[in-house]
Order: sequence, then C-alpha cells, then structure tokens
Amino acid sequence: MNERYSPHEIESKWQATWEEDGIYHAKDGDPRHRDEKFYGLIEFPYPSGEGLHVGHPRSYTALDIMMRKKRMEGKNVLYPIGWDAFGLPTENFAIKHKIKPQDATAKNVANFTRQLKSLGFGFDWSREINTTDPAYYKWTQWMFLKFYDAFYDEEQDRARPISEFVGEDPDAHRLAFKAKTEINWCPSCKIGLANEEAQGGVCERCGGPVEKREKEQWMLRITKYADRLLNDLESVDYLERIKSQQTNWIGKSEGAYVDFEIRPPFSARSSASSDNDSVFGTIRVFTTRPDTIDGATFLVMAPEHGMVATWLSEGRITNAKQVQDYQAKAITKSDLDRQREDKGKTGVELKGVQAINPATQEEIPVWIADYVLAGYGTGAIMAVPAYDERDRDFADQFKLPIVETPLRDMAETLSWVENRGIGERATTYRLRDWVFSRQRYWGEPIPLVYCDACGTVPLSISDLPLLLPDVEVYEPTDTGESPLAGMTEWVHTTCPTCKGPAKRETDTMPNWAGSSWYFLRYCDPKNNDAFADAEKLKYWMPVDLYNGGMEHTTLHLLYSRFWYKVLFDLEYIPKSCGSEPYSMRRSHALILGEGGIKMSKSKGNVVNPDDIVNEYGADIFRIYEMFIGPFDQDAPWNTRGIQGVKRFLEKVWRVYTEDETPQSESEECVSLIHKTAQKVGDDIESMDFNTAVSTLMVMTNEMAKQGASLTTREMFCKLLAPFAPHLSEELWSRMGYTDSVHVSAWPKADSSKIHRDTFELVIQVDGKVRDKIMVSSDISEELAKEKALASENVQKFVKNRQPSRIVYVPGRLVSIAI
RNA sequence: GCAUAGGUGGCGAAAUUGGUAGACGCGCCAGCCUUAGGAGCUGGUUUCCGCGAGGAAGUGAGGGUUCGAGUCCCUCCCUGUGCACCA
Repeated sequence: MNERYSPHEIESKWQATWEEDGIYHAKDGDPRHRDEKFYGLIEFPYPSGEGLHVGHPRSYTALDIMMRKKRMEGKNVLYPIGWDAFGLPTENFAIKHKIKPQDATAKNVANFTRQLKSLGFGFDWSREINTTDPAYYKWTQWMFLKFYDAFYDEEQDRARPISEFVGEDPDAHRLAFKAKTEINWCPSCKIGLANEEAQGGVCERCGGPVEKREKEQWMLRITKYADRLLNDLESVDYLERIKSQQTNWIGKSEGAYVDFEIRPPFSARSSASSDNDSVFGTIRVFTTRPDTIDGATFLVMAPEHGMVATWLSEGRITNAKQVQDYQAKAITKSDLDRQREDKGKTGVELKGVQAINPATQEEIPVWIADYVLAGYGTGAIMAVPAYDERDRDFADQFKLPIVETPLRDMAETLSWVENRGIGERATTYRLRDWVFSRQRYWGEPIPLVYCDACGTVPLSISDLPLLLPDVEVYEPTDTGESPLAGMTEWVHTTCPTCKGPAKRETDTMPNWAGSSWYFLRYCDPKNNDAFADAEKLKYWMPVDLYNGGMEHTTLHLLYSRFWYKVLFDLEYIPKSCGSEPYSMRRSHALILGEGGIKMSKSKGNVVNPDDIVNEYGADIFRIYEMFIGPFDQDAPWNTRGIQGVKRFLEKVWRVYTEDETPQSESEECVSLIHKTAQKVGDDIESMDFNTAVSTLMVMTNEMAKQGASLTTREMFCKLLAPFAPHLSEELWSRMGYTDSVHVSAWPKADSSKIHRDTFELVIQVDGKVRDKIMVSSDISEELAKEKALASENVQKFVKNRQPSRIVYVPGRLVSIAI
C-alpha cells in the first residue's frame, strides 16, 4: 500500500520550518538597488469577531502566488501583514459583551493570526503592525498635527508649513480645521452615527430613520487636492474601473458662475423708484451649460441658501411663513425621506423677489427646493426646463414656463459673461472635505488641547502618543459628544504653552486614519524616532502592487493617496519615492454563497475557512480559490468543485510517489513542460490564476499517463510551488533537496524545446473545417496548399471547382475559398 | 441617468487577441475495482440528424466587414457593481 497524501501532516511541518528559517523576511536594502525589490500589498484586515471570511484568502493567495514567484525570480520581496483594528464593530461588540475593545481586539488578532498562518501565506510576520498599538498611533497623531500645521499654497500647488503662510487669518487655511457640518443623528438611540452606520438613511443599530444634525467637527481639506488626485491617475497603473470610480467621485465639472440680479416684482415696485434702485442683490448660480441661458425661466436655490435667511430678515419675502416651514422640513429631512420622494419634487416660490435673466432681461421667479444641493456649486441654479430633465420635472409640477430657445456658442457665451462682469468660468467638484471626527471611544485621540489663553494648542511630539484612557465605561453619550468627554480626569489637563488649565479635544479619528499610511510603516515598523526612516522609504516605496476590494476604491484608496501627497509635499517622504503611493492597483472580486447570492449570516450560507482547511488542508483550499473563476469576477462557492482540486493534488502526489521515473521521455512531454512553464509564468503576471491552475492540471494528467523524467518533475514542482507551497516543499525534499523549493530558481521556458517537428494543419473550405493532417513544421506554403487540396474530404467539398483564393496561415491552417 | 464589468454547454469557465468554439474542473453516463460506495481509477459527454463514416446548427438579438468573427464595426436587449436630483 502506497503512502497517501496527508495535507495536515505536511502543512504543519513545513509551516514550522519556514517560520524557523525566516525565509519570508524582507531585507532592507540600499536605495540605489531598489530595482531588486518588490513590494506587494494586500489591504490589512479588520480583525472582526467573526474571523476570516473565505473572501480574504482569495486576495491573499493571489498575491502570495505572485510574491512567491518574484522571490524565486530573485527579487527581494516585501509582503507584509498587519491589523486595521480601530473601529465601530469592535467597539459595539465590546459594549454588548461588556468587555474592553482592547481585549476584544487582542482576541480577534490572535484568532486571525492562527487562521492566516494555517493557510501558509508567505507574509513577513516580523513586520506585523497594529493601528491600535500606541507605538503606531503615535505617528497617526503626529501626522494629524502635520496636517494641522500646514496650508495649501495655490500658487506652488502644494502643501506647506503654516509658518510660511503669508496673509490674513492663517487658521482659516489649515489642512486640518474645525467646521460645522451635518452628522447623522439617530433620534431613538440618541447617538451620532458614522456614515457607515447610517447607510440608506437608516440607523444600523435600531433600524429607525436617521436625521441630520449640525456639529462642529474636525475636517481635512482633501478638496485642495482634487485636481492632483484626478490628474495623477494618469501616472499610475490602476484598473480602468478603479480610475473611473475615482474620477466620478472627484466629479470635476467645468462651466461658469453667472450672477442674476434680484429685485421686487415689477407689479410691486412703486412708480417713484427707478429700476436701478429696485435691485437689492444678486444670486450667483453655477451652470455647466451657459449656452442654454436664454431658456432659463426660473431660479432655484437650496433651502439652506444664506440669501433666503437674509431676505426673510429684511422682510422682502411676502410668503415668509410658508418659506420658513419648508426650510425647517428640508433641514431635518433624512436621506431616506428624500429617496422616498423621488417621484416628485417639492419646493416653494419666494414671493416678493424676482430675478432678471441677464440674457433676455426678463423677470423670472425664484424658488427654493431641496433638489438643489446647498453643498454643491453655489447652492443655486438657473433652471432651464427645456434642456434639463430635473428642471423640466419641476416646471411640469409647478406649471412654470418651458421655453425652447436656440443654443448659443459656448465659448462666445463664456466671454460674454466675463466681459459683462456678470460671472466667470468656473470648475466645481463633487468631492467634499473629509469629516475626520468621530464621537466614539475606539479610535486615535486627536492630540489637541483648548486653552482659554492660548486657544487651540497642538501637543508636542514628546507628548505623543496621547494614550486612549483605559477605562471601564466608554459607551456613547446622549448628547452626541464623544465618550471621552465624560472622562473628566482625562479631559482636564494643562496647556503645553502656558501651563494654565486646558481641556483636551474629545473626538477621536475615523478608522480611515490608521489605514491611510500603514504601507509606509511596513517599511520600518519598529522605528520610534520617525514614522519610517527616509532611506528605507527610498528603498521600498512606492508599493509595486496593491490589491484590494472595490468597496475601498473611493474612500480608503482616495484618502490614502491624499494623505501620502500631503506628507510628500511637506517633505516627510523623499522626492525619489514619487508623488503616488501605489504604482499598480488591482481588485479582487467577491466569493458568493452557493447559488450566487452574497454570503451572509442571515442566509446561513457562510463558509468558514477553518472548516475547509480542516477537511482539505490549505493547499487544496488555496488552489480551489484560484481555480474558482477569474480573479476580478465574482464567483459562487461550490463545495463539489473543491473535490476536483483534491483529486488534482492527489494525482500530483501519485505521480511523485508511485510512478517509476523513466530515463527518457517523449518529445511531447518535454514540449509540454516548457509550454506549461511559459503559460504559468505569464498567467501569474497577468493574474489569470484560474488558467494557470488548469495548465498545471493538464501537465499533471500528461505526467500521470506518460511518466516524466526527473528534470520535468523538478520543473513542475517549482511551477506548483507558489500555488501549493506545502505539497511542493514536501515533494522537493523527497527529491533530495535540503534547501526550500521557495528559494529555488523559477524555471524559464525554453522556446526551442516547445517547438515541435510536426503540427496539425487545419484545412478549411469556405470557412468550415474539412480536414486535419499532420505535416512537418517547416512545410512550405506551396506544399501545404498542395497537401490541402489533395485531401479526399476537401475534394468532396471543392467538387472540381476552381478556388478563388487559398490562404495559408503558417503553423495553423489552409483556407480555401471557392 | 452617468460610469464600469459582463452575457459562451446541465454548472464554474477556456479560447494563443481575427485562425480547429467549449481547454481545465464540476455534474452526468458507461466500464473497472470493491463485501459495499456518496471512495478510487479508466473512458465518454454542445445540440440536432444518422447504426456509421459523416452532416447541419451553435458564443444575448439583428445587421456589417472578412477566405475566416465569441473576438473588429454599427443598432439594440439583458445582468452585476459603483455613484446618483452634482445643475
């Protein structure tokens, strides 16, 4: 009886050996030789209580395969791992179970570590980081202070230290600044919610509707980087759909601001006052279609527009009550309500004011309506119902005039607007500044204090990290304040400048903070004097390949690019690293439940990686996830499918442990192993892992049938190594090698050996295959055509007719057209 | 609506980028082995016609280019994903 393939014995043995030998440790190198390095990055996981999802290993295995190949090709590979551990789910979980988030995190990290190690990934565990480690978040806080101490210089188009600011009110220009913004407020839970917790306008905790409330929060001025974040996409290799999502998110549009004069309606004007006197203001609108201005038959302002309040206080609006009611409703209206109302628009006319269309000089009415957004453009639009669907809907609903007018020339209109001094060319963006405060406990404390004498004072680096107080109670408050606000001992402190009494900022940072720069920390994870040493950054950065989920394309990916650019501008990142953190970005897709629906606890179709590893072992699991379908396409889990992979590896095992090794082998076999080497190598580079696996299967079938020489077996073992690291290591050592297969040289395909002496020539008549004949590879065109016409079956279809054309494709076919 | 990825057997999918459609795997069928098989091995498996050699049809629909189209062009339809009353 032959020995059976026992994944578990093999896997734990080799995992221990690898860890002992440290074969996956990256060595810092000389920046002058950085072409030898390869930095591959996966999005570090959030260590949730649920443990690893089967989706995680899909991405990690894919990069693991690429990194193993690069390592075998002689690259100095950095493939690190860490934990993005601050955040809401852990905090909520800890509150529910009355434990500390610190303890929950430690437990979850231990569980994730066990799971990841059981899968045999070649991570460099010596560089493991954790965003909740004070030694890590010290630098997150330090970076926040650098944002606080910087402004954006429009002329130089980069951030600079605030000390270099020339002009009035530098505080108004800091990259980290405080401003009133809306937060999501759940009236039943009496708690401020993060956007993630209020998706769809519904509270994640109680399911009730979420309202908007105003609160002063810390913001980061990402909008200053809108153009650079957009333009620099040209310099990086991201998937097209990633680029387009970022482009959409930034949402640049070009057009013009146009001023509309406002006066009382003609009918209300007293005969004594002249037309000029009656103008009491202007409303500036933003439009991308100034060429349609003749068709602007009314003006619409956002209910929150400042001028509405002004006119109300000046008593100009004759239906004030109605307007105020509408304003009040619009402001408290939740996103959910707005979505529900998408069947019709709402709005109120501002009676007592009229606008003048500068193109036609006609009086047009002014409305407020919540389909006009306060935060975009100028918060006011000229409505052109003849050309704009939304304006048409509104006009239809309220019986406003729709006038078809000819379009003007765009360039001429822009000049006309500018020459008359009634506006200017303008560019707007959808991108908003980044709301950086969270009223939560489990995040990095914002390292600022408020002093009556000195105002807002940043902590100095020697006071960092500002530790999160270790307390028993950290539940959210009814007031919308951070739980830290209730910890008076922690809040009351002394001012770093004047030593007088001061209060700490009690908001914490969002979990996007720690993940915005973790890839920098991997370059030098233990440095206590800097977030990373410049020489090490020069060697490792930028990241050569970054893989992650599409769900992080607009937030994390954009935030971290922005964060990196600020550090770059402020010269904390060496110039030679470049102004983009990631050279290449790829995205994996989801693994769905059986039947193609999303895996979820409620549907009961969640597959636990532990179960799969226990039943089949890591190598089978890894290969199954690669074979499941194209890496960038969603794929349903199929428990039966994994059986096929099991058979495949068992067949490999038999080939190496049972078959007698022939001294010589067929030309086909030699050709096939080199073809396999070529294809597997190419497929790994292009991330076509599913076809790489099938190529390995084809080769295995051939070896099982025909037998294979030692050379072929060695070559195959190396090709298999990135996919099934444990099995290949076992086979490698059984072949007598003492060094790891993972540090052996990646096999190069020899194209002269792929070349065959004969090939199958396909013969087509009128585009249909009529025969296939074996011919010599160096057959001449004439001979090929001759042989083709000589074929009996071909003659049956040619039927003595004269071919109008005969095409010969070397090495492939002869096509005869009648 | 805008953007983006797709649509190929019973299923997951391949297709050297314009050259044999369905590789590889699942499932199914037959056979072998076995006390037994929901284990393993071997062979078969797009559909239709035919005993067979072989033939016909076939890549969401319809046109077009070409000796030749899953692939290129035009007009549509459907599905997934992201953003969305962004002026």
